[in-house]
Amino acid sequence: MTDLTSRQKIILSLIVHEHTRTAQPVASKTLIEDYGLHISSATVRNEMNTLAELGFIRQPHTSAGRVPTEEGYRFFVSKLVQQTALPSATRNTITHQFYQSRRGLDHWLPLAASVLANQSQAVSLVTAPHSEKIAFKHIELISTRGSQVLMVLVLVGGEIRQQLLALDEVYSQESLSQTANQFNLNFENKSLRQIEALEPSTEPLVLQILAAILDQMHLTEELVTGELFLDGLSNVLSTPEFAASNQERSPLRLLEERPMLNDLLSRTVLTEDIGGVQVLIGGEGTWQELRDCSVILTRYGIQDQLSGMLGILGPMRMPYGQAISAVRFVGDLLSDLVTDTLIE
Amino acid sequence: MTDLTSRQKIILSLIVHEHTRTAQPVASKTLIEDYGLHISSATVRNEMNTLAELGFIRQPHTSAGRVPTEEGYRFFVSKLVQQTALPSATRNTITHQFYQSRRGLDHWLPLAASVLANQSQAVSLVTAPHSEKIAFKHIELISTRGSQVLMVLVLVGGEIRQQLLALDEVYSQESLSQTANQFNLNFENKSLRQIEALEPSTEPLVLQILAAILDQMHLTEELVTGELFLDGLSNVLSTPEFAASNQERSPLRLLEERPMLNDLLSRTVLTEDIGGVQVLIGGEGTWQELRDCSVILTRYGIQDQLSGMLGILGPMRMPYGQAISAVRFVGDLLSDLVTDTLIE
DNA sequence: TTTAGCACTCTCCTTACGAGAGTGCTAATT
DNA sequence: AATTAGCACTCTCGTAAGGAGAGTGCTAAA
Repeated sequence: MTDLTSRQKIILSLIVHEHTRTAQPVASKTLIEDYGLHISSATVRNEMNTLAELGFIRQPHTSAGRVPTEEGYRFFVSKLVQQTALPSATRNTITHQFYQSRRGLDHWLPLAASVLANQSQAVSLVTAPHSEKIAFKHIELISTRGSQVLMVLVLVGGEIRQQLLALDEVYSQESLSQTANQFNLNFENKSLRQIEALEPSTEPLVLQILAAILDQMHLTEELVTGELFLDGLSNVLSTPEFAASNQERSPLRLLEERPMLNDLLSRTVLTEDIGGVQVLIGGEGTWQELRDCSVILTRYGIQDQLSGMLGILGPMRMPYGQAISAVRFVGDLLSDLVTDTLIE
Repeated sequence: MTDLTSRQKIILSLIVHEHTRTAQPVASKTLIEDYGLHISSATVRNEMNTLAELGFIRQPHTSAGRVPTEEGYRFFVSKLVQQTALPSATRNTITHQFYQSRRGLDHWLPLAASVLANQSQAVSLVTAPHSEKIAFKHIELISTRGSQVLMVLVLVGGEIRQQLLALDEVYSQESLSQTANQFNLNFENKSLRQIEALEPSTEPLVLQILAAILDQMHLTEELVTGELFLDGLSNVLSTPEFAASNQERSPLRLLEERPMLNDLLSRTVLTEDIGGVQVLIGGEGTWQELRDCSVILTRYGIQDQLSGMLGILGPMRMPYGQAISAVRFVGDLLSDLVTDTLIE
């Protein structure tokens, strides 16, 4: 069905390339002149007709040049795109930025977003890594004012949750520390289910802390992703794909409304293994907001343990080769960093 | 110099109001018809001439209606704007949203951004509270893998910093806890300067931890603001003030590039006391990116101890009354919450 | 199968023109 | 002195018409 001759593939690739560059319909003459094809424009037009019948390109109007269709981009991405690896100088610069200051995720995640945005000239998104299984690692109780206590909960994988508790009475820092230590001894590496199954203590302080721990662990479990980092918004402001559509249907709403974003991520990249890059073109009939956009996503982290997600969102007319390479590169980089600094 | 008659003030207010509503030049006839002025259009035009001479309004072209100038908005905001308090039902709903789940800042700050964006139909920004003086509150050392240790540092005010340390050798969790306790006993409430002045220990573990603590405290001290939360970006995508300008000059760049934002905040709201609302109209000659925009900012928190900042960024043509009220209201709300949950 | 040649179509730019909105000015009125 | 009715004037905006140019589709020849 989709058996294109190699010449047809070349022509489709060139149309995609040229249209990405100029945002204009591509004429047959442009192809042979600018890309040095040794065939005539009439031949190109004949091939274009075939491609149009297959649904890969279309004419905005009679006697206009050709524009790739959604299907055309899909075919291009799945069969024709050449991953134009980032120049090694660029790769070195980026790697260096990540490794020069081993400050940790709070530094790396915004940096990853910034790098992706710059490389792709689109909007980038990066989520903090999130554990597959929620398990207790460490707790700390810090007396603050009166009966108010700051609880800092560290989970296996390194997620940190904090909560301010208003306890029923004033406890000394000493007894708080003692209680925390009990929890640390008994709960280390225990999963949420295991903790829930334990015989509850009768001591009021322990009970209150336990409730808070379970509460936080439940909250964390329900999270689809960790914290979200965006960058490159100003890259797409002027593109018609983002601005023109009415506010209700803006692709950016997908990034601002967490339920929408969670839905998108759950149904795409979260079903994939780590390392695979997924390309979503034109909303795939499911997301109206993405009608004129494409999303490139990947998962990073450690399979079955800890993973976050990153990618870019841009107009459908996008340099896919570069963009896919950039996403893959930054994803691998973050996977390495997460592996090095895993808290287990 | 700027002594307007009360009728001139009314006319200016009406022009601002009508232009905010329609985004069109305002005709003299529109004013008397839609707002029921009991004077003739010719009189209104005479007054308009006076206002134009004072530089408060201008004509896009001869024989067109009038549009407020930057100066006009400035006068309007400083002398004429009426704070249209949020309807009490809205206030209750919002307050309820904040108080119903006392989850803490990680919940309140995005909520504040969301509320501001909805109320103003502009972009909102909220920064996490940041201490005026950096002081040690509590430290925790958690053994993870091999010689890797997770340090969790809590500062007075409640800021939490984490860092993964690669120590020179493997220490047991016991000795780590012991060391942490030493720090907690000796350093509580000590400022960065006080800690730096202390006689250094000779024990290698203590030295390494101390270096990390000082490092994190220095990093925190250099921070102008805490973490940044944005919302409402899709509100402004379609407005010409944001989209039309070229990418380099987009007002959104000010929000994406931290140095720019820090500069803006340092030179405006950070010089003010908590509670005051500052309105920046048209970049005030300093920020080219804001040529067609206005920014409304306030500081929240506890004077001289802990403060963050919040506000909105929208087109210059903006319902100032509502926007200022919303910013003030949410600011006060966050101030109360921060006061209630202060870690001291 | 490829290609030269050419008529045809559609966009886009320019010009022209009229309707309509809104003003500025003058002279009359309060 | 302040206000207003009246009216000519100016500028925008929408529509229509015409022409240039880009690009195609098709046919017939190579």
